[in-house]
Amino acid sequence: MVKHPDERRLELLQGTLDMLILRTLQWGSRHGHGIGQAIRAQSDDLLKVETGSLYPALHRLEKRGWLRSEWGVSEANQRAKYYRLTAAGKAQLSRERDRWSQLVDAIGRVLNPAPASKE
Amino acid sequence: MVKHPDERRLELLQGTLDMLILRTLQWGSRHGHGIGQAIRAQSDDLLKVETGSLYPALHRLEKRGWLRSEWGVSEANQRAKYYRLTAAGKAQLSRERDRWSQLVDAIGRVLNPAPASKE
DNA sequence: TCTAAGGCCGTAGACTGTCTACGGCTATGG
DNA sequence: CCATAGCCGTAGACAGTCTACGGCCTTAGA
Repeated sequence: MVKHPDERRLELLQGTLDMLILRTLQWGSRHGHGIGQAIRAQSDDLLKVETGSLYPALHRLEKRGWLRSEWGVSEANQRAKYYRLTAAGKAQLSRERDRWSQLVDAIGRVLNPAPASKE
Repeated sequence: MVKHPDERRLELLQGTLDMLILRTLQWGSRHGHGIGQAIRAQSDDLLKVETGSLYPALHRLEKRGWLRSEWGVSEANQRAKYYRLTAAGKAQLSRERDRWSQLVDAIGRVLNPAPASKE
């Protein structure tokens, strides 16, 4: 089950993080730390990605060929690993978006079934 | 990551099944098998609940006090365990619905950020 | 010059909830 | 009598998240 450690912060649903990372990189290349912050910022602070989820996710995405990485230097003059989307990553993102909207739709039908009668 | 074993059937996202079960029981008392079928039917066959997910979920929901069960006899004249929502279960359902819509909203903001500039 | 704070990467291990793959019992229909 | 279907259940694999560490480097300030 999902817990609410903070009452305000949402835990991620298993499988959604990859999609969020991929999506974030569509804005442009970013280093890991920055990806986490971008997700948090874009979601108005609702989604918080822990480093113990983020880095393993980045590694598996790269291993699967959705991402490619490169060491560089951050704006803060720190060593940082920059990630960018590969073509396969873009395709994957679109599959995941599809699946996500189907899922939201399907669950929506159970939560709020088609009208007809007004329960 | 989430796999697509069938290309058409969606696997559940961890944590959503409990909400679906709770919601289904709002329609009225049902036995386990029937709950699975109801979810599948309500989602137009998109969501399929495996028995290895369903029964453990039912057990933990009951253990947490969201559900109460009672043995009975099904329409097919079979021994069946009927579940119904407790008051605590209703409250829990409403929390989970809340969380779900917040999550969908938060993820939506990342997927389709507020306008202003045109991407 | 040293220290504290913050930026950045990373891993280990616990945990949770899903799935696949079994097994079992009872009623009904051919 | 046997096959099928309805119904309940468990064991074990698996995947992805979390908490809780640890480490290195840079910059700012005492």
